[in-house]
Amino acid sequence: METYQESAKVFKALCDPKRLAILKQLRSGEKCACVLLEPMDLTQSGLSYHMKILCDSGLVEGRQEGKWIHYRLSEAGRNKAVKLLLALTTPDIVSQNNCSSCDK
Amino acid sequence: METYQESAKVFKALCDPKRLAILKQLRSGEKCACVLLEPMDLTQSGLSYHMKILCDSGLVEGRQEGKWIHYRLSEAGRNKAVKLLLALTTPDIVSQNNCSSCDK
DNA sequence: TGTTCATATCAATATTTTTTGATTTGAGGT
DNA sequence: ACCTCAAATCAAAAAATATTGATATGAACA
Repeated sequence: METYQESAKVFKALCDPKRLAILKQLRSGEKCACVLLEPMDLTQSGLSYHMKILCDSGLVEGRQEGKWIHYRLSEAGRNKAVKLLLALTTPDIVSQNNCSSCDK
Repeated sequence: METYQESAKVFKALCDPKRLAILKQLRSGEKCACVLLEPMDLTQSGLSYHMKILCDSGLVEGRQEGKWIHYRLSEAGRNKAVKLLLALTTPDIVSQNNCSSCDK
């Protein structure tokens, strides 16, 4: 099983407003970094910082073509994230064990 | 539509290792705060801080009974989080618009 | 009312994350 | 080899988040 630090990585990607704005741009199709940068209130190095976090999370994939890098949403990353979210937040029916004060 | 700050709230709850450890405890059933505290490397006020974040995210619900508060996973919160995750990371087929340099 | 116990809140500090500007790397083109 | 441009990396500063200890709140009960 992955460590909590490892699990947290995917969700960390999703808890910054600027990264959510980047994801929104990618929902409409593949975009290269310079295009993603335009509408954002970010410097080039700031965008690079956020793209690294998004790619490390698996939610976004980058594809190099010459000097440009094209980013797009990853279906595999999305599916993995949903599975992880469910794994972390769904009761485990085989290990039910309310604390004594919770059993009225 | 919710703001990015609002959306980020759910995922912020999931990107701290201590909060993931708390969720793990809740997967096995309802627990009161003092029981949740025991195995954690946290002070009472630290636990209270994290429980507030988890409850505000909607993933956890608290139920007061006398002086105790019993916490449990929220099915509604989980469903909402999954929907939000999909909404943020699924391509929007009606607005496809690759950047010109992405169309080879 | 006064006491106890569980939890919340507050203010200060510590830690982590993000931003910035400068520099570096690396792919093309001349 | 040199130049240009896109992107990554680095170190320092700024901003946000987490932790701590002290104090406050609020429920139960004598």
